[in-house]
Amino acid sequence: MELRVLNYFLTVAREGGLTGASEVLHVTQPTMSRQIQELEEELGQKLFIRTTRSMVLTPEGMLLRKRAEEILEMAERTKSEFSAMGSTVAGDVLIGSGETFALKQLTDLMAQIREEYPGIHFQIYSGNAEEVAERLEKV
Amino acid sequence: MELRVLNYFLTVAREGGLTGASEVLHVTQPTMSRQIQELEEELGQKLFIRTTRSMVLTPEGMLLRKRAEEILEMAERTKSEFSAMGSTVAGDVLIGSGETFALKQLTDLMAQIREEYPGIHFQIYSGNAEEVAERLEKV
DNA sequence: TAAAAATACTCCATAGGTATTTTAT
DNA sequence: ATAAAATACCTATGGAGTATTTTTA
Repeated sequence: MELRVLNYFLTVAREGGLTGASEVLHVTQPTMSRQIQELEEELGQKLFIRTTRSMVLTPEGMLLRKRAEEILEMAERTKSEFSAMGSTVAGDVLIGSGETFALKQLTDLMAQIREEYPGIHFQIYSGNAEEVAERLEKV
Repeated sequence: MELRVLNYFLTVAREGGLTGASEVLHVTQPTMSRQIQELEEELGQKLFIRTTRSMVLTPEGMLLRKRAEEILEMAERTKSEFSAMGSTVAGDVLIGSGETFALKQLTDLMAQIREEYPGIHFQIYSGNAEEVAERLEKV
């Protein structure tokens, strides 16, 4: 069961037939036919009752329609979130460090992160643990 | 973005690396590597920070983990629903019909439905509209 | 130097297409 | 007679595998 096929299924349900759905999604009618058949086989249920004029959902098909709508909507929202955030990440990173923190490890980590995310801005405060804790809390 | 790849992604996140994840899912390490790279490309975001010892999620990766968990869980539940219902459909269908309803159409439809779902049981009440409505309401 | 990720290819499964047949109105 | 689904067959994209190289702790 893949998102692509669930979308085929929903489109057939909406359009009421393979031909209409295949036009909407720009795939051929036999491709849709096979994918729907394979989906029915995978789920062990007939999803549509076929007449030569149209395809109407069975009760099981109606159940799948609800589920598929939920799943695809969530997937679409996720893709939107990612396309909305663009391809850059920016922000402030505040790092507090006591004497005991290994400075080399820290700078290496920063270099690594900056390589991935040039938009990140670092601020480092050094001192004893109490001083550091206090400065971090002010932010 | 397909369910298969989202599952790859979650497994890499859980196992902390490609090698472990590929063993869990019985695919090879280079296959996982490519699929994750393509997912990152599709979403326009680095999802993991790679060290040679492990792969840890970026903030964007953490977001996708939440979403992917929701999506896959919903898909799994859906598949479970269908496998639980087995491959038979049974039930009672009660049809009320006034004189004017075309009997041939009705019996044709029943034959068609029974062909798909042998477990369905039909009951037909005939009479005037009021009588039919009353009997249907009793059920 | 060891353990893991990335690359470079090769292969094949299957998604997708074209042509045709079947079916029911 | 027509409009739609199904079937048969072919093509090709990309998912997956094998072998190897690169990287860094």
